[in-house]
Amino acid sequence: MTRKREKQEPKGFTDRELDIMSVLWREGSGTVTEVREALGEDVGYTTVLKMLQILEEKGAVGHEQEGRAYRYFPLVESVRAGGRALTRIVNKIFHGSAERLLATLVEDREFSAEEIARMRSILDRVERRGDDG
Amino acid sequence: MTRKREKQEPKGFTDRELDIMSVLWREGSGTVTEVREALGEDVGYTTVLKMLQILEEKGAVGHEQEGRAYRYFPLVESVRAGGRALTRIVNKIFHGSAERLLATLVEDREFSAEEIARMRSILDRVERRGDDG
DNA sequence: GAATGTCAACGACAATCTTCGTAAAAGATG
DNA sequence: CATCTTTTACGAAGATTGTCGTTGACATTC
Repeated sequence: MTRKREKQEPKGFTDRELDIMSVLWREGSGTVTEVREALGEDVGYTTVLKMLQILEEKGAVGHEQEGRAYRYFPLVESVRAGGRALTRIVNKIFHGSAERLLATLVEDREFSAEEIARMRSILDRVERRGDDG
Repeated sequence: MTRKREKQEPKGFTDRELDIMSVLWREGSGTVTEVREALGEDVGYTTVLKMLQILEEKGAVGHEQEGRAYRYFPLVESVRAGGRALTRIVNKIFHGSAERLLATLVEDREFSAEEIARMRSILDRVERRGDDG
């Protein structure tokens, strides 16, 4: 039957695509040259251009003219992309358990007291949210 | 230059690969037929076999003879795979901030008071761990 | 021992990703 | 205008993924 693909909600990004999206999210936007520089120039100019064209085709970025060059900018928010990626990981790797994900996340990482405090307040907020109404 | 690829530490799993690894992590092991059934049978037998062979080639799974069939089992632990995936997401999407990841994780999800309590105690443990030495 | 059923191996195929080379447009400079 | 430089467009090539069809091995059953 081979399931048609049509529009369909966005799948995850591949490694290289994510590299490029990461730059755009961080910087807000970028020309091909700027993105390439941000990547450390270890990829060719046309490669970066091609990836941006593919991402645009997929609806992940847009562009506007700026002088002779194009300025690319993200069309999908990082938080939404992150949410989808996390859902996938929670379901497929941590059997739906956010706790286990959190445990793995904090394993092997160092946190300041302030960071931990802020994470606690995130949990506080969630708890209050779920309280009644 | 084209960086040689040789051995290199494991990259992430693709969607279909992750489907299959997910089954093996959950069940502990499986024959081709078992994995296929767990996937809902919407993929052909040879497809599942092929994916397992590819995963084996990558070192993600192993197999042993069981009667006439092979029994496949994971060689990479789910927690390690999860850790790598999380690192990638933290760095590329959340700009290195585990807090922001946590905020996104708990957004749009419902948690019981017990779950939140357990997540708090995970943070407690991390805090005590980092206290002095 | 011939037919049937289960299973792995092999190879084909299309789709996608990633990499560029080359060409072409278009402004800048002599 | 001829030539450089910057930039996009086109398309090809290699690698990987995901899908199977076919074949052949091997065991079970008549």
